[in-house]
This record gives sequence, structure tokens and C-alpha cells, in this order.
Amino acid sequence: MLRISTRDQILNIAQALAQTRGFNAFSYADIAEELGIRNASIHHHFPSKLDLEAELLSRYRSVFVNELSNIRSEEAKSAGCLQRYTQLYFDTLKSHRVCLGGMMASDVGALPDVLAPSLNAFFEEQLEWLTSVLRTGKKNGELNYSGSAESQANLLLAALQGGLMITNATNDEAIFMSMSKTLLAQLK
Amino acid sequence: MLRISTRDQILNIAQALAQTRGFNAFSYADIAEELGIRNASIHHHFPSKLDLEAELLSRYRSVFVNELSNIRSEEAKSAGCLQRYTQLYFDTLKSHRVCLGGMMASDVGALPDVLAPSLNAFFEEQLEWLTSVLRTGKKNGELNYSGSAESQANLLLAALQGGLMITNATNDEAIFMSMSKTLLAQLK
DNA sequence: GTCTATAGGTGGATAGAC
DNA sequence: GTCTATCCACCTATAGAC
Repeated sequence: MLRISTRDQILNIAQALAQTRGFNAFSYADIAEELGIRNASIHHHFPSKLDLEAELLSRYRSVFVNELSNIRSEEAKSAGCLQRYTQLYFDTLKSHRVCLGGMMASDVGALPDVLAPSLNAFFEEQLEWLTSVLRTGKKNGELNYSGSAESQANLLLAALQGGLMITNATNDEAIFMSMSKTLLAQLK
Repeated sequence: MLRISTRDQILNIAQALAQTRGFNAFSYADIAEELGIRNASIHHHFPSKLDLEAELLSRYRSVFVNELSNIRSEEAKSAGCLQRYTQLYFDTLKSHRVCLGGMMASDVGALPDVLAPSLNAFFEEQLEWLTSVLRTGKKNGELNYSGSAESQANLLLAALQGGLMITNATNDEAIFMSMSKTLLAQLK
């Protein structure tokens, strides 16, 4: 049973709040209450809320990139990679959250300028991975699609992000299920 | 030159702010400043911020429904309807905004409970319209797709909403362009 | 319908004791 | 590293004059 540092607990709680309400709809007080410590103690770990937001995005990105790398090395087939990728979104849905990147994207007008490049990179990382998987799959004769691998990657990312958002809001799991099934079926 | 009522000007400004920053990242003071009146005057038109948010969503829904009805009566072909529908999202993108419904969906954890049914209805209206257009198109032999019209409607809505969000955040118009082109091409 | 003035609460943030 | 105490800015909202 590993002990989780206070710092990590703060990040976990903040991330959950950010993925459900949005980053501007929760406060240090919300974190403090759930964690059972005082408001000021959180400032010791993250002096400003911008520090917290930056670390949240940075951590989310590196976890995601790591996951993508694992999928690629564990799954022999491209279709398997895409299935696992879709599953990541479905897992997020089941926890009644949206993607932190998608959340920040939707509030981009309120996002501090210094974080814009990092958010941009988050989406680029997804698109590069998807493009590579799609290209490999076509070369192997395992996948089939019209147009470029890039445009199909754009479509996959957009549909999964949008589907996650809408399904989470309407609380109708069937929307995500039928959408993602159709999406993947069209690549065969 | 029609005179716009103060009430409508408030709604217009609030909508622009909500579609760029999110509803919880702007205040009455922001509206007051842009409109050149005082904070308290806005409360005369919308006593609470919940009143404002409710009216914003209600108005947005009815404008959208109206638009969908117009498209249906003006366009003879299903493909033309879908093209026009996609254009609505592209117009939103050009004004550096996201869909108000998508914005509220992403912050659904902060959305007042009384507005949830209305947000739900917004998405249902889109899906019903899309499903009907897709079904008609297939019957006419004008469109071709696998799976049900409902699942294709889910995919269209999700992809356009997600594509709008991501493209607005990355400021890379090409993502939306290539995504939407591929999306529509696959229905032929 | 708009104003001034103000209330009451919450936001992020800091100083300094323990 | 966490606490108490406190600051100041901002937020939503109301009362009452014009």
C-alpha cells in the first residue's frame, strides 16, 4: 500500500474537479475541504493557481503519452491500437469526466497564454500517434480508408473528444458506444 | 438600421463571452464595461446570473432549431443539408467561438440542475434532424453509409463538436477542414 | 431603465507561529 | 508542511434615488 504524497493528492482532486466542472469553476477551498487540510497549505505546494493548472496539464500530457507508447508496444495490430485508444476515452466517460485537454480547449479564451503551447502539443501528440498507427495499418493491408492518414486522425480525435463531451452531458452512454463503433468499423 | 434593445445587447455580449471563456469565467462587470452601462443595470434585465444563463441557452436553441428548419426547406438534397449544417460550425469557428451547447456540455458539472433538460434537448434536436436527413438521403439513393442513421448522426454531431473545439484551441483551421471533408465524403 | 452606494460572500494569496 | 489570521480584489445581488 503506497503512500500518496499530499502534492499528488492535491493534483488528483484538482484534476477530478477540472474534468467535471472546468478549471475556473472550482477553488482551493474545494480541494482543501476534500483533502481535509487548510486552504493555505495548498499554496505551499502550488503557490498560484496558474502553477497548479500548468502542473495538471503537464502531468496529464505525460501520462497520456506514456499510455500511447505502451499501447503501441503491446498491440501488434493497428486495429488493436485504435481499439485501446478508444477505450481510454470510454474509461474517462465511465468516471463521469471529460478529457482535461478537451476541457481546456473549450475554455481556451480563459486559458493563460503561457499554457497555450502545451495544450497545442497535447493535441499534436495525439494526432501524430494516430496518424502513424493509421499509416502502418494501411501499409499492412490491415486498415482501409480514403483520404490521408492525417485527415482520418483528425476525424478520430475530433469524434472521440466530441462524443465524450456530449455523452457525458446527456448521460446517454449509447451515443458514445454507437458513434465509436461506427467510427472504427469504417476503417476496415 | 434596427435599434437593438439593451436586453439583446446584454445577451449578445454574454453569449460571445460564454462561447470563448466559458460561462463561469466572465462576470456582470465584463458585460457592463463592454456595453458602457453599470453593473446594477444588468440585474434589472436579468436578476440573477442563472436567469441570464437560462435565457442564453433558450435563445441559442431556438435560433439553431430555426436554422435547421430553414436549411431543410431550402435545400432539396440531403448532401446539401449536411453541407449547410457543417457550414454552421465553420461559421462559429471563424468567429473564434465554440458551440454554446458544447461549451455547457464540457462544464456540465458546474451547470445548474434546472438547465440540464434544456441542454439535453439541444443535442436531441440536432440528432433528430441529422437522423432524418440521413435517412431521407439513403432512401433517395443519394447517400450511402453502413450502420443505422442514428449512429451516423451521433458520429456527425460528435465529430463537428469535437473538431470545432480542437480547431478553435489549436488555431489550426486545417484540422476542421480536413476532418469535415473526410466526414462528408464517407457518406457518398 | 439607469444610476450610486453598499451589502455579504468568495476568490486567490501572504505573513508568521508552530 | 500545516496551521491561524488576515488582506484585498472581485463577485453576485439589493435598496433606493433620479
